Amino acid sequence: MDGQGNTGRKGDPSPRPRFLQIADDIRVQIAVGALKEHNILPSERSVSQTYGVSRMTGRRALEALESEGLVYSSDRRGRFVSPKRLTYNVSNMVSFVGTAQTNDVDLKIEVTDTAKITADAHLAAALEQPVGTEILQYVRLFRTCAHPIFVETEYLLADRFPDFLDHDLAQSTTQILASRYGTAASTGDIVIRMRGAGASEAALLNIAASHAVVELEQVIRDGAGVPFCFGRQVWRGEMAEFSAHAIVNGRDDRTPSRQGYTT
Amino acid sequence: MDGQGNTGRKGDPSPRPRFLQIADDIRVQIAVGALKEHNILPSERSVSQTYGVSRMTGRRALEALESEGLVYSSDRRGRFVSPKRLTYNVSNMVSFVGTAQTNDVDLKIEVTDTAKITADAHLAAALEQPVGTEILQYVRLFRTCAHPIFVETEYLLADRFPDFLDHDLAQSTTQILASRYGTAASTGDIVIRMRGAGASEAALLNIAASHAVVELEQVIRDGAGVPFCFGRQVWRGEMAEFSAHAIVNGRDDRTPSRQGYTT
DNA sequence: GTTCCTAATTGGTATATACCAGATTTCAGC
DNA sequence: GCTGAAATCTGGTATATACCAATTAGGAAC
Repeated sequence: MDGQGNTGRKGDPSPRPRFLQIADDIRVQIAVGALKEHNILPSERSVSQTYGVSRMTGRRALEALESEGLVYSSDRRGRFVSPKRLTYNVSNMVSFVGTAQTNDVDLKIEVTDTAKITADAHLAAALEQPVGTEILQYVRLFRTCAHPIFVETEYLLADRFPDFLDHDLAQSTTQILASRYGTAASTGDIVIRMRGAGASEAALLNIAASHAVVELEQVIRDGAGVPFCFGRQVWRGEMAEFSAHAIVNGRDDRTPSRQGYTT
Repeated sequence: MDGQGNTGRKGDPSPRPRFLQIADDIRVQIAVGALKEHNILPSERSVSQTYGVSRMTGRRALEALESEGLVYSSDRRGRFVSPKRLTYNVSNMVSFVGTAQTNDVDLKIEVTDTAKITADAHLAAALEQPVGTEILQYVRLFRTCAHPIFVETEYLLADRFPDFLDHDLAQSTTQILASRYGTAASTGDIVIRMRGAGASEAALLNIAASHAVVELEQVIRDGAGVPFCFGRQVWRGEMAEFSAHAIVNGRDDRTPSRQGYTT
């Protein structure tokens, strides 16, 4: 048989593509509970036989579920049902580590890199320091049950936190900052956006290059309003959920932006 | 020539896949400014000829850029460079409409649906009303320069806002609520997550089904803390950027949330 | 039991082909 | 100049094939 487009009947007006039908079918199996978290899905070749389509079509169905985040893929091992999302409370600047642990989430932290660098233009602006300021950088990968959740890169003022990198960073750094240096977060400016994963991020998070991820950047300030930390978290999109509580009370606000309100 | 994997040299250790190289190349052209916002990209067939690969490989390159959000596709017209993101200030519950207009963003609103419904379990819980409560629902599509940005669905208490749907909804609804009903937003609980687009959302936003989108849900309360509106925005991921300002005033950790706040 | 090699399985990359349907362009006819 | 039909362009869907590399499962040798 040659490429027939919509196989069979010609009169069909605009039938839902076969690969989406198959994706729907598998989606139901997950919703119903026939397939549970971390369970392996049928392979591409298996799907193609089951539904009587070519491997490429079966694959497209599985890829659709993957890009939705319902399913994750482990290179050359198979595809699996994604676990439930974790919630990050943006307003509550309390350490994510602490929150996760009180909610009995199995959280593993791996320090993948540490370095002493100097601030480039972007970093300098965020930390309100001159370009060239010495900065301590560390990169950490967070997982649950061996499943990567997000990669975090944090930048601290080297002057203010001497020997910070000598501590064990596989724990709450908020804790270290408080107990060893007497510094606590007071306010933060946060930005959240969706974008494609870079090569190194993709490798750490175990996703395909250019797969969609969620980026959260924040500048953390102390009680005096002085920024001392810039952090960037890159989340597997399907694992992220960010909550916040906003108060519109007209008054209070310094800061740059102040447009009129009203909704 | 038959499927050769990495064409040519055999000794290559683990070369970057051809389709990613091509994507990189096009990405540079966009970064450099050779291709600008809303400019059309070379077609799949054109890319395949230019780089001497099959159409499917050329397509994969373009699809990679698409899933990154750098490029958007208009069915059977071609692929185009995505415009810059818009920023939504989560803390400032100020109307997105008002903010956009003061920043001279060309914002067009289309009301795609209005209805009077009764609250299901989820909606009832969010609005703290019994199941079956009468609710006014309206769906609006937001665009800039004919380019879809997000779809918003809002649910209002019907009792409290009689005849609300009779107003012109292609404008700031906060304005209507304030001027006609004397109700203003005071606080809000917000959740942001990434997920796959549903069929109807995909159609409105002009994206492929199961493409990644960003969902923002919020419960809006009045000065007395009573919720009167539940809203859900579904953004094209590449068009969204959410900012917030958080204050950690040490103490307080009460349930419904108390921390965070604005800008 | 443990180690080690081999088989089979699985997703990843790549090509070639075919047909469809919407969108755009071209150009003849008016 | 305008209209409308035809040709062309574009992405969308679908199949078939081939080979690669990592992973895993099986079984032989120790």
